[in-house]
Amino acid sequence: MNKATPAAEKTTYQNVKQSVLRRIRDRTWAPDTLIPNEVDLAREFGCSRSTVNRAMRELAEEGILDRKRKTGTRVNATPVRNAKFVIPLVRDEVEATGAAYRYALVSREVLQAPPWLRARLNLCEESRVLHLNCLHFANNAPFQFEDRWVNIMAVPTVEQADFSTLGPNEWLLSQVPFTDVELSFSANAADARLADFLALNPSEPVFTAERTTWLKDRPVTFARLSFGRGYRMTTRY
Amino acid sequence: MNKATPAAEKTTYQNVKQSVLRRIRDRTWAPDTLIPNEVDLAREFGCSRSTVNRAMRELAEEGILDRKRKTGTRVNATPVRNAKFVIPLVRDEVEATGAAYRYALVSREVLQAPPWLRARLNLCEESRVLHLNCLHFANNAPFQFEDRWVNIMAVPTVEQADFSTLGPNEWLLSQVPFTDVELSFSANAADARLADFLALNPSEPVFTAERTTWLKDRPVTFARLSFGRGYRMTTRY
DNA sequence: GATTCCTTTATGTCTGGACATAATAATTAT
DNA sequence: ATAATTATTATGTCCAGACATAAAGGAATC
Repeated sequence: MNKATPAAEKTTYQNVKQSVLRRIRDRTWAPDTLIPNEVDLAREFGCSRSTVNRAMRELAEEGILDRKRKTGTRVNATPVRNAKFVIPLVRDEVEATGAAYRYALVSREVLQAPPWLRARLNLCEESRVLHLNCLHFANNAPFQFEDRWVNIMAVPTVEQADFSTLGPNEWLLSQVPFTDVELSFSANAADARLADFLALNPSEPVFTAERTTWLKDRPVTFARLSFGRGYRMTTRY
Repeated sequence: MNKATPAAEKTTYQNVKQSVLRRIRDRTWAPDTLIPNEVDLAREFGCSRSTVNRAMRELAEEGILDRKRKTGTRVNATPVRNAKFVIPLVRDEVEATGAAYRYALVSREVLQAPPWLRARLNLCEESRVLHLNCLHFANNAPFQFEDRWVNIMAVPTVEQADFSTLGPNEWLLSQVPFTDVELSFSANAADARLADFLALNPSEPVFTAERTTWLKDRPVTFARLSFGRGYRMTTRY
């Protein structure tokens, strides 16, 4: 059944967002301009203040607007657009390309935390850690080399875990809660060992991601992930 | 004046978020578990459904929860935590380290879009583009080399712009609206020219960011940003 | 057995009103 | 003049209730 009178459609917060974005784009509201307050906008758009508020709040979260109490809302001159990177599991990343995923454990050892790791994770001298080296394949070609360190004190059960078939990343994600993550990307030259594992020429550039994870001030794990040739980390927003 | 009876504090949506997170961490609600519905939670926490809704909505946005109508809300087993990268202006990035920022224009030319760019931006054959090469310094050491292409059809005023003192990034941000961005990171070997500009050894690894910008299906600009030795892109969440 | 239709349920959103809070402006006391 | 106090204002949050909507399950029909 079709509506005879389509009229009286309600204004949604998404409508408001669109309208506001349009006005910013067409410079009705230029950068650094103070825009009308929520009450006025609500009247103009024919909706409640809560609806306007949600629209504006989200635009502020996205970095488009800058809001302050009493002062009002202004168009951000330098939209420090925050790029959202979805960091998937290696398995998902590989399978998303249609390739077959395979995992292999290269080495596994329990040892005293080396000094550089102690410094990085703020561990005490006698801390014991589990050190794993793993390889992740896409269609049998090396895709990612994982150099993983787990703080045994924070995750006692890790000593009993079997990492021969399930990667440490997947195991940790399902077993260990965490509150804080530091992630950093860089470009590095492959050393001999890494070149070997990833089938690269020595000193070829490697895209590296390093991730450190805490559970409330308590370091859980550090991982250095080195990606094979031609890897790109991409996002759209 | 101090309150004699502190009692009857209201439950805020932030309180709810904290409580829910705690329960997920201590495995009261294990991964993949279905958690109570909003009405029940509102009753339990002593607040309205809207308050619970906001808390849950935000946790879902953060990738912690997975919500579906009728089905309910469940704890995400593989928290595909989305890392938010704040991509700052080069100037801000340099000045944040306490270093002095300096900008230099290396070259500027108007030309027909080369084939690789036409393919990338989906431009027609006779499209004209402005091609800029710029260098950004931190304390007089090269920090970033910018290889910038601007679609003149989308930004006619760019031909008159003077890029000798202000970088194209800052100019574009303040002058040209955009709706979509594609950003990608990779590791590459420096070619001779790039090594020259960034004071690197030939074929040394370079961290590269490529950004393409559109205004509603209309390509605006493409930039390849190459960073100097030791650059790291870091985020915490 | 398969398809269509209806019911149920949990989330998604809007309303209009209320009070809280940060930040500025105006006023008063020092 | 300067400092302390008091409005004023726009955003931030909460509430109770209402209707919309997606999705699942069951019932009636083909």
